[in-house]
Amino acid sequence: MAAAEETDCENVPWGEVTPEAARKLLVAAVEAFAERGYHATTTRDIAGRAGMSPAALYIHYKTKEELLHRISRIGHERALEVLETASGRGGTPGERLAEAVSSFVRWHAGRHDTARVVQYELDALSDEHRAEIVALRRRSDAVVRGILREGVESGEFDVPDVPGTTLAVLSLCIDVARWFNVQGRRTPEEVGALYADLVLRMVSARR
Amino acid sequence: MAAAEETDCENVPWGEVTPEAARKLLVAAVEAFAERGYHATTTRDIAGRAGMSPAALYIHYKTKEELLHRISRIGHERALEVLETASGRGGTPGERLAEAVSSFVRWHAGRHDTARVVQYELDALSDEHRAEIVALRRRSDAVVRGILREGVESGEFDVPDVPGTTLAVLSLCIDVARWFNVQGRRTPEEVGALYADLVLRMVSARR
DNA sequence: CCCGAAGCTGAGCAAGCGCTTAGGGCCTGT
DNA sequence: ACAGGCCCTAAGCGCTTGCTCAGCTTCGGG
Repeated sequence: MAAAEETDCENVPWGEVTPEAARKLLVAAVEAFAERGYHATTTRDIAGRAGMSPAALYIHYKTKEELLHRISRIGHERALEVLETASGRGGTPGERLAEAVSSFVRWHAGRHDTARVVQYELDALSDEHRAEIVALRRRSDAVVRGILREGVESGEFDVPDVPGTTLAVLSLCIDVARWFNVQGRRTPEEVGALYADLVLRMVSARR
Repeated sequence: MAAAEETDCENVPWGEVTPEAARKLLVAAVEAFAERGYHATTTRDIAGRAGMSPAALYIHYKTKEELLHRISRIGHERALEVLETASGRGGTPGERLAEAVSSFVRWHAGRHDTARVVQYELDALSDEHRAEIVALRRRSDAVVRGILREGVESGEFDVPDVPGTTLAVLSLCIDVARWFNVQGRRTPEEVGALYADLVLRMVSARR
């Protein structure tokens, strides 16, 4: 009984944001930022989508920029978590890379509204907030670079330029958030599988 | 003598924009839009960068959105021109794909300020203007898809999903505009060569 | 039964926005 | 010499923006 009233922090999107009014505002902001962009979205629009008055926003968030920062930080943490979990599941470097790419892409496609805000609105953050986010992004980079390096050492991969290829792989995955459309023909799972195959071809040593 | 006073439309960036004041304003707008984004840029900022008063903008452009449209249209035309020229140079599908990718990437890296505006500010256009631009983008898509199809037919490529791979190749190239940095270690030429190699690996049939 | 904290709203402020207008130099054709 | 068009500026209009604040309601603890 009591458990049913609690928010399921693990499975519900943005479950970690409380109280409920703060979460409703944040979800509304993600929607609006993804649709129009941060600078084109007004605080009145966000409050309106959440069914509240403009003033309500400032009870839960100090500024509009703090809202973006909360979204960006939680989003980056989730994306990084997805990537690290996938890369830690064991197997050959090839298997780990395929798992990492397909799940990272699934996240960017399935949660493309969040991903769009997270990946394309970094410039709107304050200097300190942006620095914090950039640190998280470096960890994503390290995960992919690590897998590539291991594959090269074992001879399974042939990658002349590991940092450059890391950049390309992450860039490919991230840009899914830009073009992915729910009305489109592909499901997040299909795009994930396609991209995992393409990336494996990019790095595999010729037989 | 007379020729020296004319603007070199072929070789100078934005040479086709006249008179000079209109070009100066447009160049300033590209700078500002690339740096801060369309919505975060004010008409006063654009005019200031061009060394003119805010009102001067409205002698040459009806609205701020028309300025973005001019930039977007010319930019897309130039990018498409680069892609079509490269793909038309002849050779095997592999050679044409390598040429297309490396020159398209060189454009996105070398002119990354323009490319950033062109690729990431589409949402700010009016419906009619956006429709015009989308038509140009479909032609880019057709160029890459055509090369892939030819390579598959000749047996040089092994591409199970031609539309999906076309999307991935273009996405990879376009996203260069987001991350490329002049202060970074790589030149546009280096990134172009790296990406051409990666894309060839993605589509080539195993020997 | 009352008290204070917490959550929310209606009204509105100061600042900045896109854009307009009146007016003045300057170049060109007659 | 001078009329007429072209560029440009100073000033500012009407509106929207992010954000604030006084006051109302709700609710758990003593």
